[in-house]
Amino acid sequence: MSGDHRNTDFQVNPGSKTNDSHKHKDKHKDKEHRHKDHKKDKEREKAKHSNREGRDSEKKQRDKEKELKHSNGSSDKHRDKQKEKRRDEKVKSSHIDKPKRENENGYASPPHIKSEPDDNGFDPSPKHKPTKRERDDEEFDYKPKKVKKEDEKKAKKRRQDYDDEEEEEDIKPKKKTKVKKGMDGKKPKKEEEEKWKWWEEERATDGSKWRFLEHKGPVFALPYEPLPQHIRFYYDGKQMKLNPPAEEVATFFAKMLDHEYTTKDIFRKNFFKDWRKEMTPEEKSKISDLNKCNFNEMSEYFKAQSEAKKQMSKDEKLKIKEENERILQEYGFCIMDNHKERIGNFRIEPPGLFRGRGDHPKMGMLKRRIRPEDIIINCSKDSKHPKPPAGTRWKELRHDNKVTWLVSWTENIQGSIKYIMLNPSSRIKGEKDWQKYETARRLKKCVERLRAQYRDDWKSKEMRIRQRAVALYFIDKLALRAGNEKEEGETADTVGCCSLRVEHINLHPKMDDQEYVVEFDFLGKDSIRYYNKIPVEKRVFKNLQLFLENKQPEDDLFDRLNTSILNKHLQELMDGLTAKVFRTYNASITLQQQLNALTSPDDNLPAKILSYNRANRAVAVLCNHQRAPPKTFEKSMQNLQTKIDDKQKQLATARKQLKTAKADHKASHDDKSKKMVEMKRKAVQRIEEQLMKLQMQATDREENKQIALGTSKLNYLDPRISVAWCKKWDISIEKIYNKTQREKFAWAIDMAEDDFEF
DNA sequence: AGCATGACTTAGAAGTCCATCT
DNA sequence: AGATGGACTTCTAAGTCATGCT
Repeated sequence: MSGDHRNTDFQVNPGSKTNDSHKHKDKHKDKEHRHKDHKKDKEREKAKHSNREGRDSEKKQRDKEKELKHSNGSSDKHRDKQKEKRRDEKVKSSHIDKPKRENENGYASPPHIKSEPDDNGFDPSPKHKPTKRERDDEEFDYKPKKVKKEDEKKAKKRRQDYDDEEEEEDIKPKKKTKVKKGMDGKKPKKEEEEKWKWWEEERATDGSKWRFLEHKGPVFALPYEPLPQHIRFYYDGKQMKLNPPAEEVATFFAKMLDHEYTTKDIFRKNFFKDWRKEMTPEEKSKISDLNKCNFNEMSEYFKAQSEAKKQMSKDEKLKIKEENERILQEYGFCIMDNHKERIGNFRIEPPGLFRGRGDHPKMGMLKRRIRPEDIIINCSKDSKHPKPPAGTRWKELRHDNKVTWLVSWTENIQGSIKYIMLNPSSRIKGEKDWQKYETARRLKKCVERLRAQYRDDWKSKEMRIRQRAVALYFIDKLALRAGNEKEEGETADTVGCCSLRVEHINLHPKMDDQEYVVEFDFLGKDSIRYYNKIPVEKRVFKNLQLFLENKQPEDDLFDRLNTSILNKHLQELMDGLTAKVFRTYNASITLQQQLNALTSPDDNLPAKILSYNRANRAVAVLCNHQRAPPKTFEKSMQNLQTKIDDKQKQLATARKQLKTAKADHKASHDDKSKKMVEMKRKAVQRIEEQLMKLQMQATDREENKQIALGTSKLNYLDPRISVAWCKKWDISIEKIYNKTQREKFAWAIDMAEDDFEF
């Protein structure tokens, strides 16, 4: 996989793309296309079941095709009804052979008091009757080969259950458990009790996420400080003093003056509308045109402020740092089930102007200030409850241990809920992350079966099944996202697999030397463009042509499919399977394969690292993780090239000197000249290495120009693959993961051995 | 039974820090 | 010592997906 196919175009300039034409096509009232007779469907369904085993002959196939096509012509009112009915049917039938889900997520054993290590920590045997979804608990088939003092046969049994392969049990002394705590300086507290290994403990099986939770509540944004008198605002050339509320909102705009956002019509319109709401009647009557507003003094003032901040003395900077540290210590941690855990985002989002991505209809709107009265606190009943700031009160205090958040509030732009949750290094996030990769590994075990199945479904008599099968093929092959439907007009117009529209693909029966090429061009999450041309199998191609019949560009490609239908189907195929598991699976398996393919044992460290990055890059390309090329890219590339050139000159010189030395030695044969030769030889070697390292760096950087590796590394690649790779090649983990990443993946670093296989 | 909503994961950009070079 | 630029951290938007409600 060479990533060749990806176009490198970037985030579409919001506003520049002409995609307005189809906004809001009403997908339900779309004119004719597609309809199938319900009865027919039923019959076919029956027929299908009865002769499922009989291989379709080519002819049958062709007939089916015709039939399908034929049925497309009827009215769509019908179609929608049919769709609904079909959905019903589907739901009904979906109960037939649902895999049993077993145990829950409850705490089988209390995690407090550092318990003895339990190797995989997930007891497959339900201790209580299952309630709702519980899959996955059992899938942690991690087999600790070297765990400290193994005991429990329970663990062993469990291992047996889930791990058909190897059964080794060498009891190795537990390795590096304790983490230097004196080392991180601060934190005299001796808790942190040498890094809690939650992954060696059992998980809850009752759906509760914790049993005890105590925290200090959120940190609110600083109150607004009015501008000094000499910073003025001008309207239509005349100075005008704004009242604090309007002034504050004006400063939000002023601070963004250098940003492209402020040049966009929608942004300006939304901002102005919301700004006016903050104005007094007098202000409102005067200020009627944003173009007549002059925020320059404010803008200059803020620039000066940040400049001044940079120029602060060391002492002052230190003081600020200390104060931040104090706040972090006070609010940045919570106690969850006897362990002190780091909170992810303990600061409430400050007010400001909404910065949506891509062509967002709400960009520029005012994100209002969050007050204690907006806040819901979640904690244990028996904990010390966080106190609201003096004279205020929380909106609500609740004690819900079925959720993981500590604080929440409703945001005013989309009306969605925002949360304060724990850091990725926390048990609660780590367990989930681990579980995610285990689900992906289960998919690995049955993916070939599923592939065979969807290929087969390409021939189905039912349109909805074919659509489902083709969509799944895209999700699998191209790592597309599921593609939920979105409320129109509320967000940027972006799509995923199920929400692809006719206008997003182009079919090329022949293209260059390839057949059946599908060209994708659409905006995905975060309005990142996905552009790709790929050859597909003939059957897929024919199906796509069928799906496109009688449709307008703005119609849904998969009009009989949505994420809910798809996921329900997947759930039936494998417990816990959803569309996004394919992304995780394909990303991780790609990393593993690429590492195997690219790492040569003889390579030196930089070369190995380059291989790793290339493997990582292959995944990033697959997942379409892009970034805007850094503004300083060209320049930094040039700098690097200069360094390389210099190094090359240096090398030439060194070589020349070596040659001279050799000649000298040949002539004199004395000890001194021999030493000289050695010295020069070493010098050459050293410089060669340095040069190579620089060249690797350059290659790496160039290839990385607009590819973002971080997202896949953090969210899609089973960390145990990387850990194993490091161990196998004796590369220190620090070369691959920085400190934060090591904290997040502590579980993997601790448990994966060099022979881990995804 | 469809839809809205809540909870949680994934995402790129912006902001900050810090090492290295000049 | 100050500037520079890249690495790391923070921020918060934008997805996914299951659920609970009507």
